[in-house]
Amino acid sequence: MSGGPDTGVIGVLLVDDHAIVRRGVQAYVASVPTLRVLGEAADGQQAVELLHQWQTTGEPLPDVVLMDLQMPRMDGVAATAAIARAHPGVKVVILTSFGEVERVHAALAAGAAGYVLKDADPAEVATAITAAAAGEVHLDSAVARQLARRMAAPQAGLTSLTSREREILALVAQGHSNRDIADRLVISERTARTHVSNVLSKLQLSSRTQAALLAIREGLISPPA
Amino acid sequence: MSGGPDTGVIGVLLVDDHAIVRRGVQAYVASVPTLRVLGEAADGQQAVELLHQWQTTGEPLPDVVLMDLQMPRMDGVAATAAIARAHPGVKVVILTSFGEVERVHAALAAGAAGYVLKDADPAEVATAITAAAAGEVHLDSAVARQLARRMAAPQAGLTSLTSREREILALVAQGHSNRDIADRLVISERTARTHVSNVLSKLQLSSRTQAALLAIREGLISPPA
DNA sequence: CGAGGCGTAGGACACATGACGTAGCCGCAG
DNA sequence: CTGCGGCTACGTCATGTGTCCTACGCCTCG
Repeated sequence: MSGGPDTGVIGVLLVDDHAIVRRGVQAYVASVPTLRVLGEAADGQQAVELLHQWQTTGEPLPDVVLMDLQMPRMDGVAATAAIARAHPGVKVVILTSFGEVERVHAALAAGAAGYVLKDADPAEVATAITAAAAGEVHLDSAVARQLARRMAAPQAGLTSLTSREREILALVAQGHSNRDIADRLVISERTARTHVSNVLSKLQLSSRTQAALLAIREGLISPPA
Repeated sequence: MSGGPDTGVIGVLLVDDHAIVRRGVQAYVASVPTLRVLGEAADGQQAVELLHQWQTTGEPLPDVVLMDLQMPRMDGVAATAAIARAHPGVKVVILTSFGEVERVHAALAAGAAGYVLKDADPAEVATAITAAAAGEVHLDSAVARQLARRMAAPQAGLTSLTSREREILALVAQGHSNRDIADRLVISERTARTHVSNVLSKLQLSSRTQAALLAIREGLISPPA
């Protein structure tokens, strides 16, 4: 188990690449008597190393790690997964400006015990930390709503696409029009449109340009650089 | 002139949609004796209204506005432009996580007197604010370097675009619709369409998706990876 | 002062795109 | 054999996109 719980105070490790944000959270957390900041890290890698170091030197581990998602070197999801594996007793709460379902999903799958948006009321942060320390999972209400909506339409990801759809998406991601795609694949333009429409629907996107960006991000095609 | 300078203390208005970030900056700025936070706003619109209100009630205006770029209703660039026009004595310093050249360009063109990244040392913020109040322009070193590099190696086709058009293109390349772009830049959708159309024409492209790919290829925005 | 570029905006129009429903065909698993 | 998923295709409708043209206000440059 981690070192803090028996003291009655919840130990927290802050992880964010923005010094300003760390300072803000630090200032806020310090104002909550039941919370105590044990340290800071500027990215996931550093956080993992810091925990490892604390463990070997016998220092008390934090009860909760408050983690940003977007960071250099090792991002929040990867760090969460690493921490969950190496230190099962340490809970991870995500604090980010990112409300996208994809991220939420990935973070929770990696073992996150909470998800708070930066534009939420600061008190939310304390609530989420306390809940996590108590073994509960606290989600930002806006995030939870969005997540629920997504549950209804399960499986978003390139894996949910059929091979033909991935082929279509690859062409979309190269800037081709439906007409182009149809000619290239020797199908009718209507069919090409049906495929594109299905792709957008499965990926929960609203335009082919967004689909193109996602295809690049997911490595379906190599970036145009 | 704005109200503060003769007192020897620099008055600051914080503008950021993330309560956590406001708190952090507030805490930091408060720790610097030569700075004083006069108020906060959660978006550009609110900031502009607040300044107007202060002016009419005769309250001292801030010397410097510390402004985020990405905000709902009215973004940082639009707000900077509005403030520069309505209150020439008030300097605007951009504090954002966005290091993209386009944003920097747009912000400076709108009249920003400084540009600091959130992952910089907090002391940078104080430096930039002080510099701005003194009439200087302080750029984050990383940003300045990137800006210089971009200046040296002008982008092939992109140079034929006006700054506004590059701004439009950057948004297109993030998957935004014309409606989105219009809202974000506080212009009519017709105007957004005009810009997009001009961009496509100048770049000899036939769709926004192609424009997005070119923008990524040319480094106008960072690839979605 | 006049010319021209830029940002803004609207009208009119053509075409592309996307949503939704329907349906035939084919191959494979139950 | 039957059912189901995937690929094909069409119709319709709503909306998004892109083009062409005109126009106004603001600047800057000559």
